[in-house]
Amino acid sequence: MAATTPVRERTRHEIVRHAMRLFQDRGHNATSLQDIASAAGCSKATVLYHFAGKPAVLAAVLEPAGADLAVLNAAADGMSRTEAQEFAIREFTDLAVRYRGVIDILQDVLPVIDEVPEIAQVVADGIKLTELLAASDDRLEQGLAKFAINGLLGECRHSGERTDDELRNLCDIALRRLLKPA
Amino acid sequence: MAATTPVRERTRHEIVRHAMRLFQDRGHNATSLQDIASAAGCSKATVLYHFAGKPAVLAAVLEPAGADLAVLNAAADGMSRTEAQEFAIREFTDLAVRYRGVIDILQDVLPVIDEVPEIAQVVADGIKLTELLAASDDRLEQGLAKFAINGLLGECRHSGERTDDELRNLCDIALRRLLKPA
DNA sequence: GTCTATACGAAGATAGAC
DNA sequence: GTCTATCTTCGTATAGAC
Repeated sequence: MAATTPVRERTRHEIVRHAMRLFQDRGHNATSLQDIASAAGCSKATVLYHFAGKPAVLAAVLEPAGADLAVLNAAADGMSRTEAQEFAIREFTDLAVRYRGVIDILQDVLPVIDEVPEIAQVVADGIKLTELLAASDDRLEQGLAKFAINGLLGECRHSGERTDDELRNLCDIALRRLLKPA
Repeated sequence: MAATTPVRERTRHEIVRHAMRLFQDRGHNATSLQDIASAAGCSKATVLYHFAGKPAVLAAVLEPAGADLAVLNAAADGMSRTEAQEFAIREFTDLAVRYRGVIDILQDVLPVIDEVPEIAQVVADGIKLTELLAASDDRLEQGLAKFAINGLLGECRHSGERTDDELRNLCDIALRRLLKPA
C-alpha cells in the first residue's frame, strides 16, 4: 500500500493478475497451479508460498469485488425499502460492469463455493442483495430478485460480446422491468 | 424401446440415473466415474464399457432435455414472430419445470460444454430459443432474451427451495415482465 | 523469496480374465 | 457384460537447496 514500489508484493500481485485472466479464459477448474505459475513467470512452489492453495488464489481473485459488494450493502443500511431498491439497482448494475470479468469467474465456481470459506461473506452479501432488490418480503418478489441477479450474472459471460455501456444499459433495463414493472 | 424388459440396457440406464443424481447433488466436476460406478452398483470398467468416457455419460444425462428443446424449436417453425414468442415463453417455462434437475446440471457444465461435441446441438438450440423469445432482431431485445434464459436457468438451482408450481409461476411472470413489458 | 525435485493421491482410461 | 488389476496423467502440496 506504500507509495514506494512494494517489491515484496509484486510476485503475489502478478499471480493474482494472471490467475484471474486464466480463470476467465479457460475456467477455474481447467486452470492448474502450474498454469498460473507459468503465466506469472514463477514456479508452482512460489505460488504456494504466497497462497495456501488454489482456493486461496481464488479468494484473492474474488476479494476486491466482494469487498465492493459489502460496501454496497452497508451503504443501503438505514434506507427505506424503496430507496434501497433504487440504490441497489443502480449500484449493482455498476458493480457488474466494473467487475464483469470477475463475475464470469464467480459463476464458474458457484458449485464449489463452499470449499472456499474465505469468500463465504460474498455469498452472504449476495443474499442480502436479493433482499434489497426485492423491496418486499413477498416470496414471489424475492424469487424475481434472485431471477434478476442470475440473469445479470449470466450477461457478464463472454466479455467480448458487449461493450461496457451496452452491458450497463441492458442490465439497467432488465432490472427495472423485472423489479419495478410499470 | 420394446415392451419386454430390456435386460441389456438395465445397467446402462442405472448408470445414467445415478449419474444424474450425483451431478445434481455434488456437481459434475466433483463426481468421478468411481462415484457413479459405486452408486450404480457396478465397476468403473463397466461404466466405461457402456460409455466412451465421462463426457458421454454427461451427454446421456442431458439428452432427453435436449431432445425436447429441439422439438420446441421445430414446433415454432412457420409461426409469426409474435406467435412464436408467446409459444416459446409458455413452452420454455414448462420445459424448465419438467427438467429442472437437468438444467441445474447444465449450468454446472456450461464452461466445459465444448468438450462434449455430442451436445453441441443443445447449445445451438439454446441460441435459437433466444431468437424466439426476443421476437425482434434488435440487439437490446436479444440481450434481454438471453438475460431471461439465464435468470430462468438460475432459478432451477437448489430444487428443494420451490415447488414446481411456484417455479412455473415465477418463471412465467419473469419472462413476461422482461419480454413483453406493459 | 524463489527455485528444483519429489512425494502423494485421485482420476480417467485400458488390458485381460471370467 | 462385468470384473480386478494396472497404467498414465495430472494436480496439489512438501522438502530442502540456493
